[in-house]
Amino acid sequence: MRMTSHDHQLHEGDALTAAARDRLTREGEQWTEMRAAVFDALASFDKPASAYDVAEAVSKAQGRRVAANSVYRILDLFVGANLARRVESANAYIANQHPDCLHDCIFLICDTCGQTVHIDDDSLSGGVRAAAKSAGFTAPRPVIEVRGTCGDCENH
Amino acid sequence: MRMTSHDHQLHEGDALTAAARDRLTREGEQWTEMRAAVFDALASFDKPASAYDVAEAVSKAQGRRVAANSVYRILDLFVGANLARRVESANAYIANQHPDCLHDCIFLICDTCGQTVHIDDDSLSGGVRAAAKSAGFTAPRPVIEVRGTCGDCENH
DNA sequence: CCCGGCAATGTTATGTTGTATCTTTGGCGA
DNA sequence: TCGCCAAAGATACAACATAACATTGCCGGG
Repeated sequence: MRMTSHDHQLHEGDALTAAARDRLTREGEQWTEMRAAVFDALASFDKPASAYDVAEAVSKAQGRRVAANSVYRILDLFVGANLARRVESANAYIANQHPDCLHDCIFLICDTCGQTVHIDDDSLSGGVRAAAKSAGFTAPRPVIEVRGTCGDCENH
Repeated sequence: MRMTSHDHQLHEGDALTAAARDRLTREGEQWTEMRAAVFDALASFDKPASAYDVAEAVSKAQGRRVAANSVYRILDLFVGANLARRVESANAYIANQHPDCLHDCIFLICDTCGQTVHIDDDSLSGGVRAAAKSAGFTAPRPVIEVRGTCGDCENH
């Protein structure tokens, strides 16, 4: 089921990488080999990956040791540019499938298998933003995640 | 402004400690000196405290070194018994002002000063739960937090 | 051409958060 | 008294994150 209320360009594989590159360059940032490698590594995971997971994947792909802090720098950049999201309750990161589209998003994370699905529901996130605003908070950045058990794990 | 839709018994000081003790014992758990010390330490903070912060506060209060893992055990117990909440986006814990009352709660955390306000809005959290349920997730535990700037920090 | 500046990345070290494992203590009932 | 068990202590380590400084390579002004 699609939870979004409008049409997205959902990318995958090369198209996703291309969309990410375009987005980042439009931000005035460089699309370097290292950044491409980090993005590919991140996108290759089917669930949120820690910075260290990504560092290991990049190291393997490059045949050399890549330090965690380089990966952190790039992941932070990606999060800032909407190429990736941080899953706060998992201390992990996940590639954004539609980097061109700005959303507060909601993650559903299975405590059993780690699978994470991403939904956009602007009315929910808007409500959270509104609650924050009415409490005097500015520049709100909602963090909406749900821990639970996914359908697959529930059915053994 | 009160965001709750019903009346709470909001506790503080000794009354809060007493409410916490009652709640925990009704769960069939013991209210030990150590647990009381951890709860008092946690409640004495005016913003979310890391387990290590709490360990340090307890150590000072007891005049002896208390190890972090003991504090973690007790904080986990508290979270399970609704005496405390974990603030996922801050890797920290905060005492629950009304341990008798079960809510999905929403935290607003100031990125500048760390002040955290806690609101209950069952319609928002209900919407998040409903979204999770319709995606096939069971036993949902919403994590709803907002990072931003509080009114005080906004006005310099 | 070369050299000064700058962004990106590398290197190393360290700080912070969270668990695992095993031991010790103390209460309590058989 | 003995054996059990929950609680807490001690120690070690794993996992996550950042700090500080060095190196590389590109690019524009002289």
